[in-house]
Amino acid sequence: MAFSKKEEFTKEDMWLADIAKALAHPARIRILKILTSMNACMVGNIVEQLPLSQSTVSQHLKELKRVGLIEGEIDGPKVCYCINNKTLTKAKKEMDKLYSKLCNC
Amino acid sequence: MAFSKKEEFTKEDMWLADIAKALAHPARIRILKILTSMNACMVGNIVEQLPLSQSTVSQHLKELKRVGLIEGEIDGPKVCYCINNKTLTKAKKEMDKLYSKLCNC
DNA sequence: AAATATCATCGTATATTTACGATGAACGAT
DNA sequence: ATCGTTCATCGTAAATATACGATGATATTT
Repeated sequence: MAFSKKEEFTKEDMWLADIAKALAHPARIRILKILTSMNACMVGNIVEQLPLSQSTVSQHLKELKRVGLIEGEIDGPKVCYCINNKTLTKAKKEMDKLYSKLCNC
Repeated sequence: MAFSKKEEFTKEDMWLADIAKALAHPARIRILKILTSMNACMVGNIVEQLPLSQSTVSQHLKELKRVGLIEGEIDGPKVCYCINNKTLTKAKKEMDKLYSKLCNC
């Protein structure tokens, strides 16, 4: 039943909530930072830097990919992930818009 | 078992993830917007504007209060909620910092 | 072709989230 | 004191999220 009423909100609010959901785990924030600092990164490289198993990291990558914050490119047997700047820029813009709406500062 | 590895991340990442979690539902984004537009608001007033039951809205308010994004003040039998600008400002600042770290723009 | 390396997906267990109706607590009004 | 109003909390059900090991798929290497 969870989230069954989602359709009754605006697309804008749902999109923002969805981006927020993707950011709602420290591992995923960490992954984004890692991808930025390394520019692009193999999965194994990311796994090394997190206290999580390979399969769990893979799930987190999937969630980030779902909302378009990252992209994966197959490179032989490896997969190279990188930040999707287009989505990230949009997220930044929409979050800014939200905060400027909410904030008296 | 969910989230059991959380301690192994930085406080900064955990705080950001927690704020993101509070924003990870369209109803809660809507609530923040309502509270801003009305400056402050009784619960019943918020419930009227959402396609959710009173008890569900109460839970969403609780989640927003948990991370300090809103505050409730008892006013007779009613409760008056308002935005906590201090937390909101901090959230905006930290989110900005994150995005400027991540974004090539 | 067989073995290895890399990563996604499956299966599973547990915790959390979302939602609602029902109940309870606190207050004001009668 | 009793009643209605307001809101939080409890109990419950279903969906999602988190985590892991095991397995599967794909590509490279031998």
